[in-house]
Amino acid sequence: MVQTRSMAKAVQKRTLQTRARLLSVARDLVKTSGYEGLRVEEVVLGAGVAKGTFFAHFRDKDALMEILIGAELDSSLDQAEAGPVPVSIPDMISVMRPYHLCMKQERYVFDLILRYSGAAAIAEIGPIANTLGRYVYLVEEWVKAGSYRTDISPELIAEGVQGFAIQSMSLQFCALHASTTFEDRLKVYWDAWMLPQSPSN
Amino acid sequence: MVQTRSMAKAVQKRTLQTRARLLSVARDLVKTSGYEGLRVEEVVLGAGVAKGTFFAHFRDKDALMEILIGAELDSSLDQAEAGPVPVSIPDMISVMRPYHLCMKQERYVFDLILRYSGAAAIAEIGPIANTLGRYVYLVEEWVKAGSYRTDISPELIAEGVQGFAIQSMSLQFCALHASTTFEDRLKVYWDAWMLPQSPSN
Amino acid sequence: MVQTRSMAKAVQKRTLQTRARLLSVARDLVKTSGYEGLRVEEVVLGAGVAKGTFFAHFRDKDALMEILIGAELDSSLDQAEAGPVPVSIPDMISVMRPYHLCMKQERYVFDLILRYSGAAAIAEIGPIANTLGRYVYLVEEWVKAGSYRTDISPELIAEGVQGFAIQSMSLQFCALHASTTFEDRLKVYWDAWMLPQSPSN
Amino acid sequence: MVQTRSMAKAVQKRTLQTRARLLSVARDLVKTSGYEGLRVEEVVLGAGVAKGTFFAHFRDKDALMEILIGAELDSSLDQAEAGPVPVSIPDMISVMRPYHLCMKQERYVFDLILRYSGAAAIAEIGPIANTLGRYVYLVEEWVKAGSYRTDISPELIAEGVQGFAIQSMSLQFCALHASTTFEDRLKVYWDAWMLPQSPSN
DNA sequence: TATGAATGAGCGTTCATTCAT
DNA sequence: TATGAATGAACGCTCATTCAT
Repeated sequence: MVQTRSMAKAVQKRTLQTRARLLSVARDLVKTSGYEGLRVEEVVLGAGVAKGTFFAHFRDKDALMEILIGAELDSSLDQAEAGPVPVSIPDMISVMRPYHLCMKQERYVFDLILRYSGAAAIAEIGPIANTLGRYVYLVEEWVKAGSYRTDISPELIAEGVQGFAIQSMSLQFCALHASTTFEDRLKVYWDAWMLPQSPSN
Repeated sequence: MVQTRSMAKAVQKRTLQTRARLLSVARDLVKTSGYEGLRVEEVVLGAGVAKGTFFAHFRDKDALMEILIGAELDSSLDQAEAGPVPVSIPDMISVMRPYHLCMKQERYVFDLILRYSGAAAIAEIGPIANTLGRYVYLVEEWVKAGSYRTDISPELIAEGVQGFAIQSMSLQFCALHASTTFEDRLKVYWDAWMLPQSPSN
Repeated sequence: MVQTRSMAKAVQKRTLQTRARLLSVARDLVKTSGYEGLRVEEVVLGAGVAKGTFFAHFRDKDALMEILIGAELDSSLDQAEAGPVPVSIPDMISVMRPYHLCMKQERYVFDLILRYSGAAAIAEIGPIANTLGRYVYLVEEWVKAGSYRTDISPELIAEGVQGFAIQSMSLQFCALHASTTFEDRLKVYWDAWMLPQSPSN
Repeated sequence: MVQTRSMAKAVQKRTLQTRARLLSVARDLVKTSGYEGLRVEEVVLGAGVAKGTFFAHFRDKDALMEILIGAELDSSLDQAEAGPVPVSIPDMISVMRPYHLCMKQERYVFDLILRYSGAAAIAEIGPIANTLGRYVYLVEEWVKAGSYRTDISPELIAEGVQGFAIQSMSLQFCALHASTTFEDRLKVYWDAWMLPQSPSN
């Protein structure tokens, strides 16, 4: 059968709608039962499509997860980027709060982000790896604009900043260190890492 | 009937023997097929005990994993502790090499360590959380004995040292950053974190 | 995509084939090792399907049992129904012999039938409850066609007939009453229950 | 070591105490979680003895069950026996109510009673088989004392009476017949079974 | 694209019962 | 008698992923 242009368009439209419906249902389900509780079964049921259709749209379940979480993280960074450049470390902590909150909302999410912080192959840098890259880049810019230690490159500083953020979250999931809050710990680390060393110490 | 000390011991002995046999078989199997390839079925077969016995000794498979990996990490630390105190960062990297190698030998192991680095409840601080604590403590001692930055506490330095080690491993599992080796990256981070800032920079 | 009738059928056909294969393998295994000896593992092995597939077709092992035993009982009733209406109690005993034999072939089967003779909820009246219903209905028809006591309804007679059959089987599984055979006992009960009382007694 | 008479007595006393404690704990647990929910583990925990001790006192778990349920049934019969001879079928139903209630309190109990209604060997007539025998004997006496059908022996009547009681309970556990209550059904059956047939019917 | 039955491979459970001490 | 670790043997489950249609 000849496939006319309009038919192709119609098909494409339906495809996009299916994909959108899957994503929307998934987002709703996450609100109810969290990321860890998300089941492909429930997503396809809610979207009214067959299981196979899900995998025609997303390579695997994690691909969907990456999209959902990546989007959440990205919008946090959008906010951070939209505001004024933070001029102090507490300021930076405050601006990055939405991002950090998203990352540590669930142990499952945190683990998944760590796992996807790199991609299996360079060609496949996914939404999460991308957002972590954006994080470093953003901090790097802030560092350049502020007065922080100058003995190492702003990029290295930014990488360490991210590393300490992750470390602080790790410790939060650990009962041993539950006494100190995430942001208190973060401040200690970031201070020690970013500021020029006081000569007297 | 009066239960004498020797009776109690006799019973406990059999229990300990069974447990030791399970652990020994598991260790052998790990040598062959790696941690990820370990099968409970094979462990009980090798130990000549029933499956129920396995679960009477270990809450679940992960509990065994924690013990095996924890022991391996612990013996790496024993080695590190037995030798002379490292006097430089490259030295420290070299002394910690067995520990780091153990941690990054398998993605599965690394993920499991991260997952168990904290426990759900204080009462359950397992062998892995414990070994990470020892790591920090050891580094802290080294820091005290050497000439590193003095503006922050040796404990804080040690925590950061561990954080950068983990971050460097994470990046190694990531194709994006495969160009730099783990220890090269580690040196950059540790230098920037531990050394006093050079005044000229 | 429009789902045509033939597509739906095609899918259903495969499902039915798998189900039929599972049932057929199970029936063969029962012939060899009895109902009690049936193993789910062997069924799926014989049918060449995965274990998950078994549980996609049958809620649990008992659900399969119900179907197998229900079918066997049903075919006994088919036989009974196909022949001429029994004109006496010994005749009735003889016609019901295959059904009774099936029911008491294994203690396991008898217990399972009793357990499933009622269902937890009306919606779940299974094959076994159903066959017991058919039994009563069949006997009721026979009673209507014969000359039995008329002071109570044929349906009530039929219910009692079934009750005495089950009671007689129960007693057969009991060493205390092993001296009397099942059918002898059954005759005594059924005579006393179904026949008009002799005036002289 | 010579075992004196007084020592033997002391030992025996302790043994009986252990047994009594096991029974008492079991009875308490049954009150809480029912017969089906009773676990040997919990019994020995409550009694403060080891698992093996349980099996030194009771052949198996069912032996304990038989004792517990048998005692309950026996005391119901004691009550029935203590009162005046019932003079009508409704009267009989009322007198037997405690016994029937005990028997149908749990599906598990009912099934167990059926299973133990006979014993595996004549030598081992257990408490439950015994109580069912008492039931028949008691009814037989009542039948002899009243005016019921005379065409069959009082013993046969009594056996049927018990059979119909069991059948009525069976039907109660069956959703199909939930509309009629146990005692209503019982009256219909017993009337039809025990009374002389009215000539006009 | 869409369908949905089938896959898969191992984990954890169950808990009455046994037996060496 | 008393102990309690060990047994046993199968069940049911999990649930993302595949593939023939």
